[in-house]
Amino acid sequence: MLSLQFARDNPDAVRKGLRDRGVEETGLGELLRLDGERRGLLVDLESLRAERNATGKRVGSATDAAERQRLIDETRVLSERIDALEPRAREIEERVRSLLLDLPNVPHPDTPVGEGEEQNVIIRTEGAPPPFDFEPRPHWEIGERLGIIDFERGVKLSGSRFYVLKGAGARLERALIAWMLDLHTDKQGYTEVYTPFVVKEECLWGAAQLPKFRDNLYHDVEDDLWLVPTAEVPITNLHRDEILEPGVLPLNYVAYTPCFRREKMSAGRDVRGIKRGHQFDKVEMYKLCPPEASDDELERLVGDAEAVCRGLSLTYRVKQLCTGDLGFSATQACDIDVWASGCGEWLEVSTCSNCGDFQARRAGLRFRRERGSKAEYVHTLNGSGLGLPRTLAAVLENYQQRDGSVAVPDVLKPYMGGIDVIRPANA
RNA sequence: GGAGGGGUGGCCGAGAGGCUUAAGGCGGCGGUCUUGAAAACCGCUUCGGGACUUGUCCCGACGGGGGUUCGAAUCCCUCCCCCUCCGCCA
Repeated sequence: MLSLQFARDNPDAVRKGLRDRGVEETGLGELLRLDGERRGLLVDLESLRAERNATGKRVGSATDAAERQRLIDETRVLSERIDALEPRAREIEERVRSLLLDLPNVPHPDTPVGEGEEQNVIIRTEGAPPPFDFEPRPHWEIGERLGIIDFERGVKLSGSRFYVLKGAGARLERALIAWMLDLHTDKQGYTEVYTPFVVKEECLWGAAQLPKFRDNLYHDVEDDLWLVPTAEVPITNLHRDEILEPGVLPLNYVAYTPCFRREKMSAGRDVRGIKRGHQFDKVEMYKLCPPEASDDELERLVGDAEAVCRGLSLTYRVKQLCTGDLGFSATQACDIDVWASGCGEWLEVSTCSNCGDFQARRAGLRFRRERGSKAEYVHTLNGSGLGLPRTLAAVLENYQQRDGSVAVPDVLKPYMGGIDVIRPANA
């Protein structure tokens, strides 16, 4: 959420940010107009309240009955005038809030201006695609031939976009998760958290999933709980409405969670394989830091995600997202794509975003620099490290061998219970 | 699931329609005293919003929301959360 104050003082900057994102800016004009009306109304309303409070106080100490009655009548009149103004004030307040919640973050000055994916800037490409002396297969073929991915039974259980991992496939998924968590906690200094996978509605507003992404969320009506679409949601809300004491920042968290997404917007896209499911695993990194540190923290976050790709010897590239492709909450972001030899595609396995104070303002995440100093909003950053299915797909495709088996990456071997090569027999 | 008890500032805790500007204490910060420290004493302690004369005034906030009333921390309704006992259960 943008600061109302900021929008009021810098309407042109906000307008430019919206335009660069390719977003309709109609709400901004209404917002600023209503804000003006709101403040005018508050002046009247608050002076009436002050008068009522003063008069009402005298009622209590009045000894003379007639005087007391006169004061009560006077207070009643003031209350009636207040009651007449309040509905409009409340209406404006709600509308202003709702308009504010609909506005995306303003892009960082370093974010390149562009309309969409095509204008993203490839910053670097690391590694080279592994050489194959045979035609590499896509992961869905590898998975089925090895008996480690069962698409049909996934559909039998839960419908399209669900699959079952089996034997060494399930084990490989678990190995990847465990290895990634160990890397982030032991080598990169993140604190692991294990959170609920269903959350209350207010958490989704705090993390800016609502109102915009309502259609993409699974919602349990009976208990009014929502399945998390990413660990970003519970972690953003860990410190909701807290003022962090001096010295606790920066906070670095990492969490494994499954992620649940309805993917209504992507109907018909990426239906082949495990690239886009309604349920997938993800290891997510998350940072809370002082405002002046977030630019540097974004670089570190990207570096920490790259370390996962390097550990697995995957070929990858880092792209800086342009304004048109930037996430709703982000002010600056980078994608990491890994090369998948079988399907011949770059697979997006991570988006690392600096959200500035956008989520912090929604979720009430503040800190104090020193004891007694004013509370300020933190900056928040999040990045996958990494999304599991696409990483798993890339591993299967890049580590496949002529005989149809798949070699286990060195870093995962300690987690595989002695399986160094996945063959049909392992399934 | 059944029965009961609760939710007040950073923390503890009083207040039970107007005399509250939320008592008192703890913790914290500043000061006096001291060679220094402790103790004692004095003062200050939250968040959001608004106004202008920019350092002062005002408004809102006692778990959230709604209501009763001239007036609500206080009474009513509702939701959330915590605790105790019982039942059931991974």
